[in-house]
Amino acid sequence: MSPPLRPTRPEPGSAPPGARKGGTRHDHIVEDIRSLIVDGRWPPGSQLPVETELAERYGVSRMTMNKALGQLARDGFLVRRKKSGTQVAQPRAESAVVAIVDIRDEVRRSGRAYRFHLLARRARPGREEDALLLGAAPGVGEVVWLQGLHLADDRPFCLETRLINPAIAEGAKAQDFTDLTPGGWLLGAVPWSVASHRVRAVNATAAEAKLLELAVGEACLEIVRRTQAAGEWVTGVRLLYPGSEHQLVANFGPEAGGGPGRG
Amino acid sequence: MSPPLRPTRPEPGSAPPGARKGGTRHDHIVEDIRSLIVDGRWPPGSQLPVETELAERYGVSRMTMNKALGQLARDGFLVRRKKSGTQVAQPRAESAVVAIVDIRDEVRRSGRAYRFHLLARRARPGREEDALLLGAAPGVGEVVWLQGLHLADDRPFCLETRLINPAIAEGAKAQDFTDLTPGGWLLGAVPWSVASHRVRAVNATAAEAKLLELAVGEACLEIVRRTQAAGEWVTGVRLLYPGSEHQLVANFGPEAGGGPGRG
DNA sequence: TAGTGGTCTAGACCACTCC
DNA sequence: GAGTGGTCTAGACCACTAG
Repeated sequence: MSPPLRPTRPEPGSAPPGARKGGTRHDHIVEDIRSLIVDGRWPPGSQLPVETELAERYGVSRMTMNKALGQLARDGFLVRRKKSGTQVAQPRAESAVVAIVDIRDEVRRSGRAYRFHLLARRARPGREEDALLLGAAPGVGEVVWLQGLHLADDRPFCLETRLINPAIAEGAKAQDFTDLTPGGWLLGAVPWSVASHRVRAVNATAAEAKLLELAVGEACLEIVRRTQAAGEWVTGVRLLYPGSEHQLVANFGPEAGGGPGRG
Repeated sequence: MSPPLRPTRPEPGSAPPGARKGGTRHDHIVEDIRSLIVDGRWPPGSQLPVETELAERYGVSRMTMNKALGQLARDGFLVRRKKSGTQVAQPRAESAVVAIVDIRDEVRRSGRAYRFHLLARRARPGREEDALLLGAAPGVGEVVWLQGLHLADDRPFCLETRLINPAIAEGAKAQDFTDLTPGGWLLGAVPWSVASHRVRAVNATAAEAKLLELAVGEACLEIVRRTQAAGEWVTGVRLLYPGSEHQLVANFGPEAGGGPGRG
């Protein structure tokens, strides 16, 4: 049942109106159409019937059909244009998104015991060089600088270097971070925030290698996160993972911004 | 106008029914509520009015309000539970997503000239070691192996090593890949596919360093992508970027799967 | 200019869950 | 048991755009 290269009006899969099991109607429609596309029965460029006709075939209202098609379009499976209608999208497998997850969660999910060990902490005036971590000058006033090690089964897992704005995050100077990581503590200490992330590969310096128990120069994954709340910088953090230890993974994503797994 | 720690019923921002400029109604509502949350006027844990009341205040139907609140919940700003209602979520700034983008697009967006240079190509039987790239044994039969360099302004930008399943991707043996990259060619050659991605940091080997014009051992970002279509492996590719050259970036994301930037 | 998707509405029923 | 969000409908108008 392979359609021609650019067929008009492919048939939907079996879609008996009331014979579905769980979930919502538009979810079932999304699943049905997605499988038609991924299985190759609806090749890229195929023209779909108009909303009203699909709604009739699936036995739903046009709004429900619209919701399903809209989601498939957001997920990158369909391209919708007024007047010309809906087509199966050209795949864009070259792009994807990978998730940066919470360190504690990650360690625990791997079945190992998590611990954070604070190495040093200082309250000091902001410096020029702090801009490397914050992306902008820290401004006048004091900053809290700290460094600590995330451990998995008491082996080094990630080296954290962090600056905190004590004007926003009260109590950073007093917190001892034995039970709570700086990141976890900040989540509860500041109301809401936006963050930017950067991922690079770097060679471990001598000092970093010693702390992470690596050879000098070994490749590490570096994640720098800068967090702002209400227009003010809140924290800047650099996470350094041994390259052999850590990896970011993404399972599928037709386009950046959310794959069919629906986030 | 800072609400107490756990206020009940915060007031929505100014929301004159017809005084908006562009975009849809639910988009405006989403924007309005998001700014209330990000600005800290609605702190985490705040209880929102029920849908019907919010709909009335914004002058829209309940379905429109539901769409807006649903989107905010998907984006991680709100938590919705039946009976207990809608609350401002606790921020989870520790997680985010970063985008892997098409190499050609990336080079061009940086204002440099893009070129692909095919270094070698062989058609040969599948081997045990191919499983490293494919994640599974290639099975019986021939595979197409190739290696090439992505260039930005004729400087090495990324080293690509790839296996292609010729049974699925017909013509891989004939294609010369001078104008078209293997990835770009495959996008048009196979109907639809799913891919998994893995990002690591590795030290450049002597051979890799020479090709990328790096010092031996320099840290590189490695992206491995495995692509399947209709249950069969299509291609496995390893992309090696000099760590100094490349970085993945993400601007914000309260939760994995799509930030407020909406993909 | 006609066809298509995009959005909105008013009302309805249902499922879940806290009390 | 009652309150809340989740979903669906039938109909309507609008905006965009290909022909």
